[in-house]
Amino acid sequence: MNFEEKILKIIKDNTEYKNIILKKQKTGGFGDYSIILFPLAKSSGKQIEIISDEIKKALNNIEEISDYELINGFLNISIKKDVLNDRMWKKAISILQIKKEKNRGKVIIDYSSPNIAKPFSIGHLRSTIIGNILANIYEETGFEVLRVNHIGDWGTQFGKVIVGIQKWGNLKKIELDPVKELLALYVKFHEEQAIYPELDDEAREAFRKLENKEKEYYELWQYIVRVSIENIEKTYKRLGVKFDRYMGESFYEPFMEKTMQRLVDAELVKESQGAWVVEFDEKTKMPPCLLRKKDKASLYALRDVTALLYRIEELKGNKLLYVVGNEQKLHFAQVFKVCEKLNKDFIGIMEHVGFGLYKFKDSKMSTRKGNVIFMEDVLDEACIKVREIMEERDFSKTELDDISEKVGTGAVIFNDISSDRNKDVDFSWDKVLDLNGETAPYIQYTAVRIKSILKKAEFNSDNVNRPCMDFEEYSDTLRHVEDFENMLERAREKNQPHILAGFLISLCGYFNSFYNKKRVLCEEKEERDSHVEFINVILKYIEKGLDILGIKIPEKM
RNA sequence: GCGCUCGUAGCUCAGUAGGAUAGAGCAUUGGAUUUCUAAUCCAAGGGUCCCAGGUUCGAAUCCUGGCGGGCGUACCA
Repeated sequence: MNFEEKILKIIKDNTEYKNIILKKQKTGGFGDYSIILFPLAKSSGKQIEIISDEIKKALNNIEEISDYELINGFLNISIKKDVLNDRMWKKAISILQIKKEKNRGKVIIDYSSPNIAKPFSIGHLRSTIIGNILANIYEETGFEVLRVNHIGDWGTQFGKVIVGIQKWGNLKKIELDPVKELLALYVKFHEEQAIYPELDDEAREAFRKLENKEKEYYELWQYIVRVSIENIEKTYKRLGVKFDRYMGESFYEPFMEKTMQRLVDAELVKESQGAWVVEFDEKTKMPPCLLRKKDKASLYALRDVTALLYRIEELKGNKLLYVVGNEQKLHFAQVFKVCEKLNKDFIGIMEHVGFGLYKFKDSKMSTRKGNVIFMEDVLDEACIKVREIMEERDFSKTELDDISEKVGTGAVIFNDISSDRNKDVDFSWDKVLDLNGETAPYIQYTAVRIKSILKKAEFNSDNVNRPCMDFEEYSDTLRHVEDFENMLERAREKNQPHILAGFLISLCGYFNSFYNKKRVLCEEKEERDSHVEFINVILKYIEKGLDILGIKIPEKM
């Protein structure tokens, strides 16, 4: 039984008040806990002062309590400093040491999911980053996680790409930069098609041959997919993004017919205006879900239903997350509803984790018609700008490489997840590359600073220990850090990485205040050892947090 | 039209289950370095929490109705 439960139980057993609201205080000034007395006054009809006295009397023999204070209808309770510190340190250190068991079920997270025949653009950045961080958070909070990349590797557009390669392509060029080269061929195809409409038939024919697995076509397709993935993975690596499996649309293709049959057998499918659809109750206010076009070609809803069933039935996912933009909210609501109609047990398993769009204000990166912003270019641009700033300082070439890469990518990642994912993000270079304030560089700088002090102190930072002394200056940090598990659990429940981002910013703020107030490596040995252990604990939390965010710490800054 | 979503300081955003004086960063102004990295810290100014009702002892937070922005709304994904 922890302290909160103990207080609640004693009050319950010894007074008439059964529904107590006990709040843990986050910052100092109003005690460590407070009980809100208004509701008790209301239900009992007694005066607040009297209730307060009754509660105090009941709690009289809890020796950990050092003080009571009745202000504005709140009974604030203070705990003895040493008891509080013991508890907070114990918690703070155990969080760093205990390895969580993965026994909370299997989560399958679908994120990034680029279309190979289309550019890997900035539009995929949010899904990639948010999905990866959520996967890390689920792992950290005790879930088994399967990270899947549902790549767009099938469909008529591949017929166009193949025709493009056959007519104008150069495999060497494609291998060097598949993303841009394939796009160029795709664009070229459309330009030529405007002049020679018969190209369309050629593309259709090419895709038909691909479907029939004709050797030449199938091998070319395999090649395109392979080099594209290899290229995209370079970007993933820079962002600290990982996947367990690439399962694209082509993977699910063989199962589509079976899915359709199941839906028909369950009497869910209707023919409407020539198309095959699933209709919903009037009260859902959802338009029907289209599965097949009138020409019988499948639509992406059918592909997503197929993939969903596979993830639950074959991959045994207990929870499925789809990290896809908010503009597809309706689509997923429909797909989920179709699956729920098929099997009621599926209700509540699937969740669409949406996010807002990027909005561009800078003219440089603005999306003019047909002007694609590649993900790779965004990262490069960020790294170049960081390098420009760093070049004024005294760093070696290798240090510059290290700093600009880590700070540049860190800045892009942090810009993406520093606020509520549902909101649109203003993408402005001024903001992304601001090195001050609530930014990734601020966090990285703080970590580097701590490391530098630890190095100077010749401190072996592999282990964490409780400092031998307690200082008042530690308490805000401790209180904050003690909440790490709660914070992460909240971030997981809401699928909100910005909760972790905010946690790290505050943590760094506490350290930097401390740094400016007290000298870490002071004369007095015991105090010095204490401070060193203290900042080492902070560093461990920053490292843990940045690791989840996929942000790396440079050697120097 | 209907559905979803957002609206908090000049700008960008936090605000945990409805609780005390609504908080940060940027920008502005002033201050801190013979000292562990000033990419830091301390301080000041700056608010009809879009508007109007309602529920409540108590509302930025919940409900209803407006207003404004974004997205979606049958054969693209």
